[in-house]
Amino acid sequence: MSKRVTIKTIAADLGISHMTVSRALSGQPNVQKETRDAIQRRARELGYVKSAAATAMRGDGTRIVGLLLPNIINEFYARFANTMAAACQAQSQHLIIHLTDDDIALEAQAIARLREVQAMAVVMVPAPGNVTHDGSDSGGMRVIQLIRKRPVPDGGAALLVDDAAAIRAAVQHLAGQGHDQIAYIGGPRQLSSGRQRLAAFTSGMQSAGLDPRTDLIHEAAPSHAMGRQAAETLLTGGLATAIISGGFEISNGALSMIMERHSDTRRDIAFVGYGDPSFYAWLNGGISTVHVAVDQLAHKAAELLNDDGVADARDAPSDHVFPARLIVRQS
Amino acid sequence: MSKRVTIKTIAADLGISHMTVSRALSGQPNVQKETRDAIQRRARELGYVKSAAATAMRGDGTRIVGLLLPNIINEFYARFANTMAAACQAQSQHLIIHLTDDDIALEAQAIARLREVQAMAVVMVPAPGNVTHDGSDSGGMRVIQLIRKRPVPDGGAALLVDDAAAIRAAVQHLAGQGHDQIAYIGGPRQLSSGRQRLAAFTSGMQSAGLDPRTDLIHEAAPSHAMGRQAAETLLTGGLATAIISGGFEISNGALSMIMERHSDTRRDIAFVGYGDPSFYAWLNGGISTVHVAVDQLAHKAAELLNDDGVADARDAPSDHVFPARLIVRQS
DNA sequence: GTGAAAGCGCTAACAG
DNA sequence: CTGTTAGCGCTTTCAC
Repeated sequence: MSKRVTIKTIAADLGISHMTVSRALSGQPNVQKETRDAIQRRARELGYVKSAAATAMRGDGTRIVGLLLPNIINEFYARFANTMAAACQAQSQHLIIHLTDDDIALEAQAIARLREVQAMAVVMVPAPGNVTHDGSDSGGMRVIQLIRKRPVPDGGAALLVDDAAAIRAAVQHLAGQGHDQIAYIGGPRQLSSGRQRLAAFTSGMQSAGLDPRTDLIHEAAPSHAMGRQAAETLLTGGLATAIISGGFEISNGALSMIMERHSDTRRDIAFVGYGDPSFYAWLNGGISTVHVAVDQLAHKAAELLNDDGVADARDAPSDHVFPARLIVRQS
Repeated sequence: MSKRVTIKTIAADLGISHMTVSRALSGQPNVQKETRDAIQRRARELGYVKSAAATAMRGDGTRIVGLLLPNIINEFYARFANTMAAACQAQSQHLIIHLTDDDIALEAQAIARLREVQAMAVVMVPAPGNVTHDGSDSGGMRVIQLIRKRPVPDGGAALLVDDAAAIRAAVQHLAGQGHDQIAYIGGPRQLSSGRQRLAAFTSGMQSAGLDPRTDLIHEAAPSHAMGRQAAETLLTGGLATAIISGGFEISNGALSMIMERHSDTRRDIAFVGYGDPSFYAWLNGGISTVHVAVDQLAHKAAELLNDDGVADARDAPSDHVFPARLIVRQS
C-alpha cells in the first residue's frame, strides 16, 4: 500500500530537511550525532532503501553487469555464470543474464536493453556472424569478450583460451593408441576460436604423421544439435575410429549421440571432449577431454569489472589468455 | 566521450521541444508525420536509448525480475534459470540472478539489493532457516516461491512439486527388487519440502511392509556436500542396499560419492536420484530418478510475472502444484 | 550543522 | 499539433 519510503518521508517524519537525511545516510561527517542516530534508526524502522534509479539518473552510474551467454545449461557456461554471480555479489553488483543462443539478433537486442539500464559492463561470448555496427554500439559500457573474439571499434578486453597445445596433445594421445582415422568436429573458421582449434588439430595430425582427411572434419556453427548431427554422420559412416571435439556445446552434443547409440568410448569409438563437465569422469570409465579453467576465467572477468578500466581497457585493449590442458582418461 | 543522448539532445538538434520528441518516440498519435519521421531517424542515427532510470524514477516501474537460487550449477537450477531467462527476454524483462547458497543472510542481502533497483518481482527458492522479518520485506515486489514454501506475511504465489507419489513409487520399485535396507537422504523437516518427502518415504516403506530404520535416514540442510557425506556414511556402514535421495543437490552429491568409489548402482548399491540431469540416463546403464518438470515450473513462473498479480497473487495467494514422476532405469 | 535550489531524463497535465 | 511546467529521489552547490 503505502508509498515508497524516501529521504523526504523520513525528513518529514522527523521534521527536518531531506538534505540532512541524505547526509546522515550517506555517511557524511557534518551531521549532529543525535540527529544522525535518529535518522538511521527511523530509516531502518521504515524500511528505507536508496533508490538505484535516482542514483543512476544523477549520473553516478549503476552497479549492473550484463552477462551474455549462448545458454546457461551447458555446464561450462553455468559454472562461469555461477562464479561470476558470486563474485559480483561480493562486489555488490547485480548480474543480469541474457541468453543469446549464439544468435546475433538476440545478442544485439540484449545489448540494447543493457544500455537502457546503463549497465556498467558487459561480459559476452560473441555470437558467430557479422554484426551490423549500427546501434549495437556499446555506448559507454565496458565490453569483455569471452572465449571468442570479434574485432570491435572500441575494443575492450578479451578473455581467451589457448587450447592449441591441448588439442595437439589430444591427437598425439589418440595416435599413440593406434588411431589413424581421427575425426574433428568444431566451429567455423569464421570464429576466432573455430579457426585456431582447427589449425591445432591439423597441425597435430601432421606432427603425428597423419593426414587430416577433409571428410572427417565437420565444421559449422557450434551447437548441441550440430555436435549430435556430426557425430551421427561419423558413427554411421563408420570411417572414423576416434573423434575430437572442439567446442563446449559440440562436445556434449556429440557425446549424447554416442551414449544413445550405446557406443563404448573405449572400444567402438574413441572420444576426446571439450570442456570438462563433472560427469565426463564417470562415463565409460572416464572421458578424456580438453579442460578449460572456467573459474579462472570467471574470476578474471569479475576482476576486470573493478579495474576502473580506463587505465587498462581503454589504453591497451588487453587480451588475457588462459591455457587449456588435456585430461587423459579411458577414452 | 560524448554525453548520453537524451530526448533533449535530439530536440535541440532538431530545434524543437523535447516533449515532441518524447511523444514521437513513445508512439503517441498527436505528432506531425514529418516531424515524427525526422525524430525517429535522428534518434536512430544518434543511437538514442531511453533511460530506464528515468522511467523507473517517474514511478512507471521497471522490467526487472530477480531470481534467487542456491546456485546455478546444479542442472535443475540451471535449466530453470535458462528457461526463465528465455521467457523473460521474450517479455522484454531483465533477469537478475543472485545466488543464495541456501543461506538466509545472503538471501536477505539479495532481496535488499533487488529492492533498490525496484525489481517488479522475485522468484526464489527460499533458504532454510528462520527469516527475521525486519527490513527483508518484499516492499512492493511480487514474490514467487519455488520448490519450498515459507510462510510469509504478504504471501505471494508458490510453485511446488508434489513428489509424494513418485517417492513412494521409488520405494515400491526398490522393494520389488528385493531391497529391504533402503536408506533415505533428504532435507530437514523444517523445510516444507524436506518434511513432505520424508513423510512420503516413510509412508512408502510402511506400505511395502518395511521398517524405516532411523539409522538409515539422513536428514540435514540440503547440499552437495551433505549428500556426499551421507552417502559415504551409508556406503562405509554397509548396512544399506539402496539409497533414495530427496533433493537436487543431495542427489548429485550422493551420486558423486558412489561414482568415485566405483560402486555399481546395479550391483553394489541401488540408487534413486532426485531431479533428472541429462547424464543420469548414461551412468551405469541409467540411474532411476524422481523427475521434476523444470520447464513447466519455469514457464509458470514467467507466466505469473505477467498476470498483473493483483487479481491472483494478492487476493488468493495461490499455490501451483506440479506432479513429479518416477523414471525407472537400471538402478 | 543545517537548509534551499537546481538538475539528472522522462512524461502527465495543462496551456497555446 | 506543439510547447511549458512540474516533479519523481537524490546529491552538489551555495547560502545561512
